[in-house]
Amino acid sequence: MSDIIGKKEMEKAYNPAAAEAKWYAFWQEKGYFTPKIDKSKKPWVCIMPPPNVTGALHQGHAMFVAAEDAMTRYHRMLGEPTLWLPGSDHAGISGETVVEKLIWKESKQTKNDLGREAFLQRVWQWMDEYRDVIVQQLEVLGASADWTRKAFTMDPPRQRAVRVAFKRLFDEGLIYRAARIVNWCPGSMTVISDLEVDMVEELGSLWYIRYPVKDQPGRFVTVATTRPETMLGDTAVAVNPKDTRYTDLVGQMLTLPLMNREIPVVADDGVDASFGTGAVKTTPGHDPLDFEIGQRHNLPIINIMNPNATINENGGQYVGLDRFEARKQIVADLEREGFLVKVEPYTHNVPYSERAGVVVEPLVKEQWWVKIKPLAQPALEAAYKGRVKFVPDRFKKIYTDWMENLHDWAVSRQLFWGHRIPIWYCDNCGNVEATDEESLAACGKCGHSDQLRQDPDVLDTWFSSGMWPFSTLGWPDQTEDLAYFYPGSVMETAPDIIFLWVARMIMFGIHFMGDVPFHTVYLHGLVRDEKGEKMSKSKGNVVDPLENVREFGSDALRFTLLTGSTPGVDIKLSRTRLTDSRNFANKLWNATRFISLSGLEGLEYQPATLSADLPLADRWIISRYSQVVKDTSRMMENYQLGEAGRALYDFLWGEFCDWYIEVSKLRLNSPDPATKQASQQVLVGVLEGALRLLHPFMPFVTEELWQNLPHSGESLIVALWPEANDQIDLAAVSQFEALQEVIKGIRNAKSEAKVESKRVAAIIVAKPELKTLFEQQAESVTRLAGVEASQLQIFDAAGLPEAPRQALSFVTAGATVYLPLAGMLDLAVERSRLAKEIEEVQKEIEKAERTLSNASFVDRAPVAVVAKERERLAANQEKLSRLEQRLQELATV
RNA sequence: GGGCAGUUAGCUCAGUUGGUAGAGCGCCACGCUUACACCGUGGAUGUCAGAGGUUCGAGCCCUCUACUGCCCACCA
Repeated sequence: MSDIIGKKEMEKAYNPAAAEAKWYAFWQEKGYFTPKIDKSKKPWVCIMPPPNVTGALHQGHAMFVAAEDAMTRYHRMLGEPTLWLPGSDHAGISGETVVEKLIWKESKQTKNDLGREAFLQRVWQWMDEYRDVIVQQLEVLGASADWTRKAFTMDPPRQRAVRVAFKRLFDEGLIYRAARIVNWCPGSMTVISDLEVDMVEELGSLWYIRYPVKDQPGRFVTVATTRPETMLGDTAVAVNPKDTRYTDLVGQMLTLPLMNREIPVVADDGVDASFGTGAVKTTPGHDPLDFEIGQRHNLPIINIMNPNATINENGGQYVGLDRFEARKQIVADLEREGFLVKVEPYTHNVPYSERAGVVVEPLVKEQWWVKIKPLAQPALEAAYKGRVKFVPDRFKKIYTDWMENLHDWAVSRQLFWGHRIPIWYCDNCGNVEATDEESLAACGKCGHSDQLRQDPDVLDTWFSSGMWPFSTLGWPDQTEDLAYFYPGSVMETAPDIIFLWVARMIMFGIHFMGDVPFHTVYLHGLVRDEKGEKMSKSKGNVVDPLENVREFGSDALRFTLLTGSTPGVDIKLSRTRLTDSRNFANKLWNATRFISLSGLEGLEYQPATLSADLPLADRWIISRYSQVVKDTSRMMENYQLGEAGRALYDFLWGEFCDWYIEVSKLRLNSPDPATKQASQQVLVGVLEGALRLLHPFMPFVTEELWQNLPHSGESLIVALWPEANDQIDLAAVSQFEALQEVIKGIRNAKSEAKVESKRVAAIIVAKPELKTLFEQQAESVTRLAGVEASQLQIFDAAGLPEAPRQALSFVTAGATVYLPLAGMLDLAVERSRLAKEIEEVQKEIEKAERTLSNASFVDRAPVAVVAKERERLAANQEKLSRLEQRLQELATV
């Protein structure tokens, strides 16, 4: 690959598309994404959050690729065996729904028409077709994941792992069956977890209904409700025991309107006397609070709804009606019969199913539950003791707060698609047992095999996801992968699945593996549109990452996402920022192009090395480079990816291109081949190193450019991350800064005074210790500041024959500079400009004097800070005297 | 009802051990200096949301307030 050096001329602008495809294929072919297991080294491991098979690639995926791939590439370059393990998720409910819709479209059949077996066959067919689509799209983004280890949450090894885990929990008594109130989604016809319920604030109504007191004609208890249809299942009315309004009614019976059932008045602390009428109609079968009250008072539970949310046979005359239809009907009937007292508009939270978008119905169902306390306790401790850290740190509290108040986990789902619950019932002897085999051969109790049936439900999709950090490595088998790569290092994901996923991985990891699955949880922010709104299909503001890649390049998208925010903070993705990043890639391209155009044939690669005999600019850029190595290394270790990216941007563009390349043009043009080559050596050395630093952020363009430069090794992806070696020459840095100050000053003066001629004359009166410096750097000054070489004079203060009067002038820390401009100068303007500058410097001096005259500052501030303040004062005083002197020179004209 | 973030130049955002405020875009003015107009040079713009406090010193720490956003929560 490196034979292109010097042979093929680089295009004028960078073309990402061609380079990206080329290098990704190259990396793949070389197998760089697959780590070599080396037991003498500690591996670095990141298990990729598996995208849903049913999803389309969105910016969240681009975000996680940007972050995870950057970390992966960084660690790979540190020489660690680095595993980034990809896969996909079968996506429980949404997987089932997608195929249901498809079948309906194809043949107007429901999944029940087809039956479980046929339906699952169809799902598998679909999954096989689409399973890897999303994952393959991650390649376009440059994901250097180990595709040889790719897993699927429903593939046979994972199915077996789930059965083993379930059986273990069951045998340990951590899984049990119970009838409780659960969230029923009438759209998907399954139970869903609290986390899958969205509370949506809606304007509804509060209906006040009166229930006649039995045997006391004309007396009523009025209740208030937002869901009048649930009254069909009322089995009591509850009041607060301290509520004197109802004291005499507690224990009495009421007649339930429309149903003509008798129900008791019970006293319960859970009732808030100040709300509504203080009396609550109690429907244990359809409301969580009522369920609790029912438990306490032994109230019967009446289920009035079918799974599709129509009223069932317990709903009397309303049987068959949809719940909202029934609501209307019931309200009308209550009104007609005189039971409706009043209706108030009422804003309240209505639970919606996140998946199906319909109103969730709380109802009592028998489900399988995971006893959570024994799992949560160690998982909490892991966070408290820092065995799992969160980036940013504040998410630790969000995690622990939730874990402390965790309820048992309902894991069964009434779906076909998913891990079938490995529980078998023996109808011969009534035995219930779990198995880790695909099916149970014979009842473990009575030995019969002819009356066994498996539980019809499947597991919550997060059950298998929770096992992902070790199921992907071969668990329950003691594989080499599992032994070597578990526990992993970093879990990188979005904050919205801390509870659904991260918490479960930590619990399962500790329980099944005896150790946390990762030591760090890195949370990225949500990607929003330019206005800061959440991207969603319905809003039509979704920006396809692949579209961005086509337009700006994968590197640009990734760099934008990483440098655009800090961890845990949402990022607005704007076209201007994408453009900036693309321009940055192009800038690097052209810097490299410039260097190659100078002719690199025969130049041997050698890393940038500081040495005292190098020219000032070289010592400066190498020092700056070393500082950047140090800074970015520290930032990468601290997960400050954005900061590191920005530091590299500033260095490469603002220092390397803007200054170093410009200065180096002098030596590149030298007739002396040795001079030219020495210059190339440093140009290449620094750029090559900086490309290594940038590689995790912009993998493609850096590889492309690196290959175009002399280098050592086969590919940048496996090159070593530069070592922080402290090659920093502080004197060179400050000298170069003095030079920059003079050059900027001349440019500024010319621009301000609107000097027409490109080349001007200049007289630099340097501080004695800097005179030689400026003499040596005369060419840099003439070239970068636009000074006529023959008209540049350099003196020290003593050597200056006479200060030119007809001249612009300015003062830097190291020199006073005159730009003689006979006849072109308005001395009055120049004087007032100087006066203004003097005023500013005086202000600085006053401020410093004030600070330094403060005894407690001198006493208490660190020595270095005080010294710095003193230096500043002295420098400004010295500057002031030179400014005043100049003003005086002009005054005598 | 609790909790957590954000509020810094016209716009988008940086600013981790508290030490005289930064970048890009945009804007204005120059500019084909043989890498780059996806460019170069120069310039303007900020009581760092408001009010207190701690400190020699606060964008950064503490308290309160305002606005914006997010998360959690069984008031029918």
